[in-house]
Amino acid sequence: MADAVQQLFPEAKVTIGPPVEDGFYYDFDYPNAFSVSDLEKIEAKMREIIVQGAAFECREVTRDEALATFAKRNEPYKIELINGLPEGEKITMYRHGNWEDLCRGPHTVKTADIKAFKLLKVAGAYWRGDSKNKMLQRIYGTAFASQAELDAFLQQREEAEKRDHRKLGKELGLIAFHPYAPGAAFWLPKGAIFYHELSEFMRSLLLSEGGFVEVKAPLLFNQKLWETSGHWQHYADAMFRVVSEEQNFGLKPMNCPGHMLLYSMGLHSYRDLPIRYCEQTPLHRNEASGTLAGLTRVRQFCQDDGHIFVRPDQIEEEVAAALKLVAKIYGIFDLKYEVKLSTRNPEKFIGSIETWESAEKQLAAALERNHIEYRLEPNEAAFYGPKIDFDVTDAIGRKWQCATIQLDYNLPERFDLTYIGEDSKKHRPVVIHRAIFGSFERFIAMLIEHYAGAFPTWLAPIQVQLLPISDDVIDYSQDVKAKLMQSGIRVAVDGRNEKLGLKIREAQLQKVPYMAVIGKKEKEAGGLAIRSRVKGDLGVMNIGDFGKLVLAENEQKR
RNA sequence: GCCGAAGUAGCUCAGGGGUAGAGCAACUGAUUCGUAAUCAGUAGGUCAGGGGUUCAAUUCCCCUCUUCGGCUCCA
Repeated sequence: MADAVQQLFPEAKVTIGPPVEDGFYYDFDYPNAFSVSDLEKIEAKMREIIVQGAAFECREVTRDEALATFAKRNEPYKIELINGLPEGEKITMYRHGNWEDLCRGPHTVKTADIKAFKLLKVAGAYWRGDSKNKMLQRIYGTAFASQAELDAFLQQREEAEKRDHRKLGKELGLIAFHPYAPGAAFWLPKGAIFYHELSEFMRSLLLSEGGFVEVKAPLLFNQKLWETSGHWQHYADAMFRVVSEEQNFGLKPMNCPGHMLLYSMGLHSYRDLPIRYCEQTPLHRNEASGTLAGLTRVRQFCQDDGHIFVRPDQIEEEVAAALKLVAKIYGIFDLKYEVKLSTRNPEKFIGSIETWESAEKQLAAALERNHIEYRLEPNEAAFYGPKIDFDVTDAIGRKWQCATIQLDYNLPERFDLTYIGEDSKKHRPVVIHRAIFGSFERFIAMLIEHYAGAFPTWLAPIQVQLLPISDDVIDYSQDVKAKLMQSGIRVAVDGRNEKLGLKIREAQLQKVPYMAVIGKKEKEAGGLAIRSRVKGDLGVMNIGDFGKLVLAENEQKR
């Protein structure tokens, strides 16, 4: 591709072009952005090159040879790359026809081996991934061993786009956005039901089995709190600030500092630990405008947040319990995830290196003892401590952090938190930050895409849609609705003067789990003709039996 | 925030320097119907907002806002 680009746009400077998960990209320094029609020209040129069928030849060169080659071609980025290679590293060049590139390889044997490819999109990307550097033009593409495989890939992408939570969220009447509130969702009546079900599910679980107590801290805090926690120094720009009577306040971007204050306001015995606070209140982060995306990256959100204050000897057990809870909850939704252990960023941390290393070791140990596969992510920790993150992949293949478990020795220090030990002296607790869903907003986005909008009964905004066939059974339908509602089922009547086929079609498109057709026969028999979203016509059932069936699914989270 | 693309009726989209169109939805009427779309009629728009060029701008240019795809960031 780079060969084709330079043939068509001789001014374009080559930089790097690695393979990625679904294909490849190449970054060019070129004064203008490439347009869609440029991509077509580049593709055409690439086909010409492929048809020529030149072999890819690899040769090893010395550092000086490599430098001289790219100096002659006036390719400063390649020279910078070569100079950045460690001493003694093998330098290889790949040639096809008259064009040669610095590359680690390997390549296919010859250009003609490339059977099917497509350039997908252009985007800006910073040189060496640093926003202080120049912005380059990146071209993304993909390639397959056959046209059929490429077609299948493109087809699959189209299918995936249909599950996009932004599209389904609108179609199913769950969420809306308005330009007056960028990055903050409106939860429409149906979306609010979904949200509330999840929220209640988590609350009751944490309060019953989880050993948590629920608290509600203020949303707005004096700047002094954020200075104490360290957030002001690290994230002042990303906080929404409010001035009142010459005092600076900040809307809370997270719950931990509030919970630290709450803990610090009382006296705690070693016998009381662990103390587990949970809270679901709104958080605000002033995310950069260009990063906002549907429900996955928002400015206002709410976490199923929790902070556990423990003695050092209780860390392992509490982390293990959190790991088990994540596995249990994600199992209920059948959601797949990847686990990462993020360790200290030498350029962004508070506290001593010793405590960091100890914290990192304890998290790794907890993962290993629970036989959880994970990937190490150096430098990715929060500034106050290392963390275990759980990434979920969205419909179009992007990964989003959802659950998180973070170990923190630093905030207890900064807030001078203590508990009274057996020796009646003051000791420092450790804090475990943890969220299972992460943010409700993002988790719901993942669920919408995971289920493609066809939610299990317990989450479906409307669980049963009653479909009266004619006006003379509407009264009976209302009676049925009242009965089902009384038993706690979310039920609606489609009383419009429309044909049954249309009502069924619309209920299906809205992905309502159960439809109940009501005509004269049902009215006389006192029953319902049940139709399942998935299985179709289930025949006539009596109201009580059907109600039990739905309630059982509610109970079993199905 | 940076690079790029986009914004036309509630929704999905067409159009294009001479004052805007379809389908669905809505409304009205007819139809009372048995497992994925009944028929007819009516109404609906500062063409995202602001400025400029022009006799004339929704169309061309500039700015702003929002959204989308990436990049950076993500407590």
